[in-house]
Amino acid sequence: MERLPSAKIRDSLEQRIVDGELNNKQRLDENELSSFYGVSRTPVREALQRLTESGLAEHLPRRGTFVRSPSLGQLVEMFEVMTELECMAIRLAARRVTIKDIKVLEDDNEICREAVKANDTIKYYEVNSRLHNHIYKMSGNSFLANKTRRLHDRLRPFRRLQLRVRGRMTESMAEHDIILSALKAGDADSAVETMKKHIDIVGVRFNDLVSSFNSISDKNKR
Amino acid sequence: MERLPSAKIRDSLEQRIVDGELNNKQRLDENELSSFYGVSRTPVREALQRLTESGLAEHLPRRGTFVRSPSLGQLVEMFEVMTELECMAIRLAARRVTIKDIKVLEDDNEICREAVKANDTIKYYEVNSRLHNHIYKMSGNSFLANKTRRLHDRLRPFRRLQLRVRGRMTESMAEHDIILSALKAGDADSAVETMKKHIDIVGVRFNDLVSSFNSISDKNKR
DNA sequence: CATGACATTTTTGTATACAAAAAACTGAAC
DNA sequence: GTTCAGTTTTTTGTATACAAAAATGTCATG
Repeated sequence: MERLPSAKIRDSLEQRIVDGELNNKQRLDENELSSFYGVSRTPVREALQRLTESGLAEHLPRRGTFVRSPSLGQLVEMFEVMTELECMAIRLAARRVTIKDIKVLEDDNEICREAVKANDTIKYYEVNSRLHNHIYKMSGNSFLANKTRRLHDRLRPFRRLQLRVRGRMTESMAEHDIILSALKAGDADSAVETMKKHIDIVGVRFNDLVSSFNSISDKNKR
Repeated sequence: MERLPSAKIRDSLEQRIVDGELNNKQRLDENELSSFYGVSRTPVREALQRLTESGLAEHLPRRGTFVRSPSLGQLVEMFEVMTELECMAIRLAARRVTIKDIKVLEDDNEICREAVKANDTIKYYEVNSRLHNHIYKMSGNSFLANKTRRLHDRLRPFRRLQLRVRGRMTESMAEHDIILSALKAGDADSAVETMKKHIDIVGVRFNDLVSSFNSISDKNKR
């Protein structure tokens, strides 16, 4: 099953939007993108339709398609839902966790620990994502796993910036440790509670979120 | 902001899929749809891209686009997530409910009660949807409200069939009453617990779900 | 200089054209 | 009758063409 140009363009644009290369409200010019990707307008338009459907872009009939980044308010809302989904996933995962799962999680967790020592936020975030994704799958609910992963991906730049807050990476690491031992002990409640603190930047570290948001939208203005 | 043909076709197809007019695995033939809607393939293809992105269709490169209805297993997963989101919405709604909200909910609830008396499941489901949707909005989290409404819509045919199970409509009505009085009394926990029972067809009425599923997929085979 | 009617250019949305891949058909060999 | 190479037909994906709407530019009038 080979990938089509239109699908590759869709993914490329998604990446570029999430990474902040394409700024909020920026027009996604069909002609410009066509020449950028070396194709005609047709596959570009199909990619734009898909981005619009997934919420990363906004389409105004006969006006054009524009990057649609969340406002601070929307970001707070998204984190609130993210927290709920992550907690649901860990709750379900706790009921069906296997030795093998624990092994996989612990291996990744150790890689994270090394990244903390090396103060390597990029590496930490990468492995952290993999670890969380594994928990989603462990829930046994693939619909949930999918939705959660997609939301996780969309919040990526903000979650990543969080790690640069002083002491946050160590704190995150400690939470991972608690979650893992709770899973091992079959203590679902503790796992859920810790996960809630782990994700819920809104309740616990609202100011950090605001400054991450500002730092990203400032970057966009330049 | 006038609606474009491609957008109308997208919505029409969504409706036809959810309503079961277009069956699972059925090929969404571009030429056929073009002549059906009296347009060229271009807007049809754009509509199909969007349906694929939203999960209602599946696209296999160079093979075609096919209706993608959930399997029984996926349906169970979706109801599980639906329950979580509805509970989250009512929990948040309970914290910020106003007199005006209560009034709106009670009005709709009374219309529901009349529908029960008339044994009118269609009317009941219609107003019931509006009532639930109002609760989503009351959560104050529009991101959550959107996601929840969309999932609600996708589960519509199954939720609706549920109401035809003997005694289910009366039971549903009684739960609405409890949820409303809990909201009025500011008792979030009770509202959440009742909502959980209200939605969680999987835990409580799994057999009913299986038979709804079978009745829908039987219909598709004919 | 501001304003607004009119013309020009650009951009969007859809139709059509065409290349290439997949599916369907044909018919010979067994 | 079955199988399979070779061909034809259909379908998909992209390019191009074109109509219509929106944006932009021009310029006379006040």
